[in-house]
Amino acid sequence: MTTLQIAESTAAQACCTPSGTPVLGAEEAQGKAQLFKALADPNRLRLLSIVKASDGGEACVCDLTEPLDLGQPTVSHHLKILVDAGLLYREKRGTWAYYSLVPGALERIADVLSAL
Amino acid sequence: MTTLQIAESTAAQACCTPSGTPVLGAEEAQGKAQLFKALADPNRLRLLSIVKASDGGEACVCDLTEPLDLGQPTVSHHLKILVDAGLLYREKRGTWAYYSLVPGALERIADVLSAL
DNA sequence: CCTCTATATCGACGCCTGTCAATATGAGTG
DNA sequence: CACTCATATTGACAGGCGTCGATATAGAGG
Repeated sequence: MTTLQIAESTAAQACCTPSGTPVLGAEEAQGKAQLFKALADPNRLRLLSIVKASDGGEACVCDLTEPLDLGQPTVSHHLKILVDAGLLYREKRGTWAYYSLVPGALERIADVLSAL
Repeated sequence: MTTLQIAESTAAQACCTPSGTPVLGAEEAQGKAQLFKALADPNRLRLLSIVKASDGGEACVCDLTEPLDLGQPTVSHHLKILVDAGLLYREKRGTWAYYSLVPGALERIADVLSAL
């Protein structure tokens, strides 16, 4: 389960629980914070931007290493974080791994923001 | 200048510079990442939520220490980060410091997201 | 099977950050 | 001025995170 899904499910749960305070609970805050943590790195933001602007909406690791001026293991590490957060989709075709934006993921994070 | 203002001004600058890649530049990414860093902590998200839900849209530090179960210096530290990011407004009246949401700040961050 | 290439994982290192205790600042009050 | 209370700042510590080099995995082609 991705972080984005967790953030949304805990929010839904909170809206139906009669519990204490009407403000953001500790567990929901934890999940949503992890979502923003995925965005809280300049290189990850650039990765999202490049993938979004790429032809066909997808890019492989080899296309991403050079513009960021980072080592390949580091790029793979950032991509994994974005995939785990539910922002990127990973599809392996042959030797290459293609990453694409999960449709609507960014918009859903924007919704999380306004629902604070 | 707040981080939010920096993030927006660098974005505006980027839209008019004829420079290289059409994707997110390094400095813009840096500024926007710092904005998300301010949101990438569960206690800061809860602070925003409590302030937003507070009566009159403002709360003082003494109201925020208990629900978060954190020490007063820690809460002040988080509040400072949110103020520096341009998300909270600080007004000192007498001995108390009242914090309120900067109008439209969250929405503008949502815009930053969709403009990635 | 062997090699080559693309990607992922591991281990280590340094930096950043969240937290607290202690202290400083500063406004109100007697 | 002395005292108190609310808040901010400082210094220190532990844990998390970004980065890299080295290594593992896995698919393609001879």
